[in-house]
Amino acid sequence: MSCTPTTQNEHRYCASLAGSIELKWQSDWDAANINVVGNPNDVGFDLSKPKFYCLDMFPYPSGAGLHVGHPVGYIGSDILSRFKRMQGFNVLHPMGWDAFGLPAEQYAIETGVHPATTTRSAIDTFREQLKRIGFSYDWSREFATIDPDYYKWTQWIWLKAYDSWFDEENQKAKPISELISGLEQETICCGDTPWKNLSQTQQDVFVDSKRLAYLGEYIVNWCPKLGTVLANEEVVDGRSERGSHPVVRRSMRQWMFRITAYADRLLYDLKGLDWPESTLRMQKDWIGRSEGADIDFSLDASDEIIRVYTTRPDTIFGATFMVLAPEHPFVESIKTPNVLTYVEEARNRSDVDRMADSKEKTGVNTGMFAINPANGTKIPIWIADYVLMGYGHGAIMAVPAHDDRDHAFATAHSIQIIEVVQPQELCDGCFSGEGIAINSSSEVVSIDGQQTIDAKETIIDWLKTSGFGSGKVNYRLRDWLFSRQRYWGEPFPIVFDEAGKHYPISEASLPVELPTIEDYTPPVSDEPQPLLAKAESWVHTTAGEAGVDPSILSPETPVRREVNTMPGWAGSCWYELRYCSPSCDSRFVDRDAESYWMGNGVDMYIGGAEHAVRHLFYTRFWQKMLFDLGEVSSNEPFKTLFHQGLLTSFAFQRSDKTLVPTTDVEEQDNKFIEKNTGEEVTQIIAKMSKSLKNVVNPDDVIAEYGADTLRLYEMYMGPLEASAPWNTNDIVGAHRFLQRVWRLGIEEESGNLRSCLGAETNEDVERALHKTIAKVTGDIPELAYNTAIASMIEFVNTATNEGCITTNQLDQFVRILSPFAPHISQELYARLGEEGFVCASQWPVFDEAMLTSSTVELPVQIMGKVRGKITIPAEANAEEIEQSALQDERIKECLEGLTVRKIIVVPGKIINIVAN
RNA sequence: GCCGAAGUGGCGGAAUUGGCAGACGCGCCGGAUUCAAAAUCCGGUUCCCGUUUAGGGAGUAUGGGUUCGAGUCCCAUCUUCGGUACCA
Repeated sequence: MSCTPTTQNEHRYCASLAGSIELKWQSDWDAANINVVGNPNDVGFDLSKPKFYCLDMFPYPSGAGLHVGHPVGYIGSDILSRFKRMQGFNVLHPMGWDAFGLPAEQYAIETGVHPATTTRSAIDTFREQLKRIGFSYDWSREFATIDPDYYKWTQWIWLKAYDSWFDEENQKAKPISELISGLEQETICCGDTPWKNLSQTQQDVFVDSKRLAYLGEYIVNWCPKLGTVLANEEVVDGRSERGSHPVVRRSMRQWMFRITAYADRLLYDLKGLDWPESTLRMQKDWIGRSEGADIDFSLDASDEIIRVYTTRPDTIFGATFMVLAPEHPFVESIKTPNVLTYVEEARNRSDVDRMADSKEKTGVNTGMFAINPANGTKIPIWIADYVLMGYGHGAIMAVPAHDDRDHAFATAHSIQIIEVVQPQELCDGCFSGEGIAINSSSEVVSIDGQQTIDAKETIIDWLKTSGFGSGKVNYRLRDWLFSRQRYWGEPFPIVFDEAGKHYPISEASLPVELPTIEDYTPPVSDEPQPLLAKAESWVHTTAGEAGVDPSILSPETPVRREVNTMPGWAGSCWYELRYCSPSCDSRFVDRDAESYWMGNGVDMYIGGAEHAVRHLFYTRFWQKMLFDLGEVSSNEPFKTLFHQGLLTSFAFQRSDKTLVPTTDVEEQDNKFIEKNTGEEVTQIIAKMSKSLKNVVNPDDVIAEYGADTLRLYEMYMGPLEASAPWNTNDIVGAHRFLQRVWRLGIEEESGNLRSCLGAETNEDVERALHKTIAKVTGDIPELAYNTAIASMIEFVNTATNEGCITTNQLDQFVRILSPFAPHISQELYARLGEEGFVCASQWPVFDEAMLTSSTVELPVQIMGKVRGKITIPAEANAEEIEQSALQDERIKECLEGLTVRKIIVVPGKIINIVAN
């Protein structure tokens, strides 16, 4: 419970006092622009200071407003930012809004209210709530991804990608113009026909096929209910991640990003990043690099060749059949009824079904045979949907003895199994590990007796010399599907002529703004119908009207605008750059500002682990693209990354699993009872969400305790990276601590400074202060805020018990407290007579000598159990310590009748006597 | 299935390179203050045995191991939470 001041303690630190202190200083800070940091070319900007770019993952402002889980990471980054400022850094600490997205559009569908209206009002709510917590953001840099000034440059970057290709040889993106001149000068080859012999159309097709942002015909995840395609990662168990609607696979022409070109660099550059190990692992897995071989199998009845990819070329002698994906091009040529039926079925099977019976391996025998190049054996060719067209070549050599899936398939369809790898140790079931090759020799190649690693090499060498194949590196990563059939996203700056050829909008005509439409209902249809197509007068225009460069297309030409929009990820792929110079209108980011702040990437990036793969991966990709094109100075956007833990909350279920609002539950005798019914309910720990009825609003907490208490409590719950359940009862501990801090300086009766502040320095308090400064100074850069706070509590307890603290001691203490609880610290700082702002003051230094004392107490163990303690001078040597321990009365007693065998002395730590 | 993280009092959690397990907070118990309550302050609080004290024993998911000494290192097992899913 929060306190209410009475006449005796009118000036106690209670919610009302906290509130008035907080609002006063927030407005003073704003008025003084205390958190506005300039840029290198600004007057008065001190370039001699080191820079620190501390960034939060910006939020999607939902209509429900903030809950107490949102600020966890923001408080963490705010403490670090304040600390760095006090240590003399120029700190860039901005905030903005990731504001395009489905919820606002869904709301528009239901109510007809324009998404911009709901989004803007949600942003206002979020901003107000954040400001009330007292964050030190430089709000002058705020922007939202829906601002035309911002998405203009999102479109511009996309056009950059459209106008670039990836030079494999140099592993680097370059402008399309360099590709064309290379082709013209024949330094770059475009296939069998020379460039100059190609028709204009053929040349265009070739160039288009090289663009980093390209139009591709792909099998995509189409969600009829949402009326849009989804990226693979937006599909969970064959259903849409959002809303859980069925997803079907179909072929569509969509804008893609050639992210696979960067697979190697995205993988290799992970090495230099200071990121959580688990996130690095996930990024690696996402790329899924594997080494193996491409092997060409000829067919016994035709001249066709089928290429497969395998990571185990050493098992080629065990390949007893071949499997093609139903979508494999060769399958089209097979017209037998059972194949046609199976392929048709496979196509219609939704991903939901495929997932559901993934254990059962279906397939059909084509009746055709391929020839195993290693031993000339004829092996049957099957078609099965467990082989995916999107990976490798959509065809595999099946080795049932050493691959679980092939084994399951062979068992189900009675296909021969031949063991060709002997395990080092006995094992049961299908063995897919490494071992020694057996049954693997023929006239052309033999690997019997070789270890797997050598056998692979032998086979690859043989493949190369015999022309049957070669070593190959493959990736799990696919190109990034970048089109969505949504309204509330960035429009693509591109138009099509009547023949379907695409033309970019010129930079001068950006942004391509979203048109307003009457009705946001997506056409529910099996045929994809982007919502923007409804804005007919916008869609059908002329090249001149749309802003196509007249030198590539004459202005009167009728054109059709792209009606897809970019996915929600787009705006967050480069926002860290825009913060450097958010109002720059000549460029997406000012060059000097970018190279100063982003020179070696963001110094601390804090956000949830739920973005460990996608957002971070996409942003890294955009950064590398821009880096290659000379637009930015850093190859990686985020040097250091930190994931704050999930704030969970208790929720309560009735026996029928229905949920009870947290507020309707009370605890009685260690049981949880629903107040209205008296029924017992079970407590579960879950994410805070509206549906679980366990949301806690920070506004309520602030009203009851103040923002400083909220900040302190959230940081004190446990390590920042760990999940912990919100427990309203615990907040009072943080509040009491601040009350004691207040009482160190202020008389509760009068509100005056305490008279004892002028007293002499108490040595114990002074030592405790230095120890605390040392601890907090060390903990903040580690983001170990919970232990930093614990040490400050200890200090305040010490000072309170000693009864006295000096002005100077309190002044230093409020400085180290200020990153955590900026308002109360500021108030005390001012009352102590300091001018200006505590957040602009210097971070205190501690005296190393004050951390050690002249005597130490050492525990004495006998056989590993503590039996006594001795107090000795800190500088005592091992010999003296040993003697002192043996002479201790209590130790003597314990050693009676025992023979001392050995004494271990660890100076400053412990003494262990081995005796029996 | 695979990959990753984590299991410490009634609860959230502390514990440098192996060196006094349980810092700090919540809760609980007792006391002060109060007409009373709230708030605040002071003291106690891992469990078991010891009526009190002195003291003793057990104890960091489980079972083993290394070591003078293990929450920490090694092996095996269990549980929970994330991520991923036919990637050949």
